[in-house]
Order: sequence, then C-alpha cells, then structure tokens
Amino acid sequence: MTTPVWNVLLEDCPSRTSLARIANKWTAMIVIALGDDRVRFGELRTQVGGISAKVLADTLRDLERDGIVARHAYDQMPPKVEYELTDLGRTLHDPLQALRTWAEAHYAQVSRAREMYDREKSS
Amino acid sequence: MTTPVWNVLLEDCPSRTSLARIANKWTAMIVIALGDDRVRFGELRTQVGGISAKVLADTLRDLERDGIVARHAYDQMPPKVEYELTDLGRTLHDPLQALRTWAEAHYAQVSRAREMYDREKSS
DNA sequence: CCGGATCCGATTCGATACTG
DNA sequence: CAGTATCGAATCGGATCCGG
Repeated sequence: MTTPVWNVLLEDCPSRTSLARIANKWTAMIVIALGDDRVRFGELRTQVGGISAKVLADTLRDLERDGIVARHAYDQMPPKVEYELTDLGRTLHDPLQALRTWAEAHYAQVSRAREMYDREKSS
Repeated sequence: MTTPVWNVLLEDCPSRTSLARIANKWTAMIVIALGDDRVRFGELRTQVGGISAKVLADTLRDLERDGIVARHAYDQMPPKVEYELTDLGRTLHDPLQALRTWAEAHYAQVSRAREMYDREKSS
C-alpha cells in the first residue's frame, strides 16, 4: 500500500481543503475556546465574542464533519447541546493557540507597520 | 507605560485583525513559499499553485502593509519585483508551517471523517 | 435554549483584458 | 514581467423569523 504525499502548494491537492478549514479565524477561535472542555453552544457564543449564531453553527458543523469537533445533543426541553474537541481536534489546539499568541504578541508591531504604510502611501 | 493585553476572543479587540490576516490559507501558502528566499512575483505565482495574479497581488500588499513581507522593486524594463519575509514575517513561518504539516498529515483522517459524516446524514 | 431556514449585503475570488 | 481594472460568481457573514 502506497501512502500518497500531500502538498498544499499544489493546485489540486485535496489536502488544501483541510488547510482551508484550519487556516481560518473562526476555526482558530472556536478550537481555542473549546480547549479541553465540553462547552454548550450558548457558552461558546459568549466566549467567542461577537460571533453570530449562524456562523457558529455553520463552523461547528464543518468542524464536526471533518472530525475535529464532537457534538453531544441531549434529548431535552429546552435543548442542550455540548461540543468538545475530538482526539484529532486536540492535536490542532497547540498550532492554533500558537497563531493566537502570535496575533496578540505582535499586534503592536503590525499596527505600527500599518500606520507607517498608510502614511507613506497617502503622500 | 502600560502594555495592553490583547485577547482575540474579545469582540472588539484590535488584535483580531492580525489573527484574521494570518489565519488565512493564502497567507499561509505565501509565507511558506517565501521561506528564507527572495522570490519574484512570477515564481511565487507558480509555487503557490492556482493562485490568480489578483489574489497574489492583493495578499502581498496586505502582508507588506502589516510588515510581514518586504517588497523590492527594481527599476527595470521589463519589471522585476522580489518579495521576502521581514524579520517579523520570519517569526510567522514556523507556526504557519505547522498548520501546513497538520493539513497534510491529517488529511486522510479528515477525508474519512467527511465520508462517514456525509453517509450518516444522507441516510 | 439551540439551533434551522431564509434573505440579503459585504467580501472574496477568479477570469479576462489591458498597460508601462 | 508585474501588475491594475473591471466584472461577474461564489462564498461569507449578519439579521430575522421560526420550530422543537
């Protein structure tokens, strides 16, 4: 059995679909917010500030489809649904947390670069 | 002097703009393709398979504005423009390469999860 | 309370044509 | 060669209404 070697830089490489899923700000925020916990939909909605119910539901469905998130629906009224990372999803936590750390740690520098760029271009 | 602490999970935190820039498939592919080299526009275009000239130019401009990429334009005819990562951009290489590695390494598992999900949902 | 369904505007993306 | 301009197509994202 041969194991194909994927390369996301190649135009039609299917692995690009999984890069597209994880290299996404909503995915990053949701995976970070989930961490090691089981989190209810509404709680997730408050933890990921400003996300709409639609985007949260859509992204969670995509992540569930890709085996990154597990959905636990209780048969109750009112409904109660919890989400958590699968084993596969947990392997994503550190890489995405690294992106989050980068974004926060270097924001000041990025912001200064933007101001400088905009000042130069307007002159 | 106080150093503000950013948190991308907060709705109006400005650091979210920098997360949005880096948690993006085109950004990831371009930063990976640049690596430690100076690369011409056209070469970059072939290395990042399937990217259109418009998207490549737009993304490079955004990355230049954020101080992640440096642009070197030679005053020649025909034109010659090279791009390379800045020091800031180089700090992004490993985190984004980690995403690329994840996407390639786990694609098979993701693909199986998708097939299973789709089979269950259609029944 | 947790979504699904729908509509709609905004943004992204891609193909084509063009220019210095 | 390295873009820009323009134009649709497609995707993303938010608001609203609805249903269990």
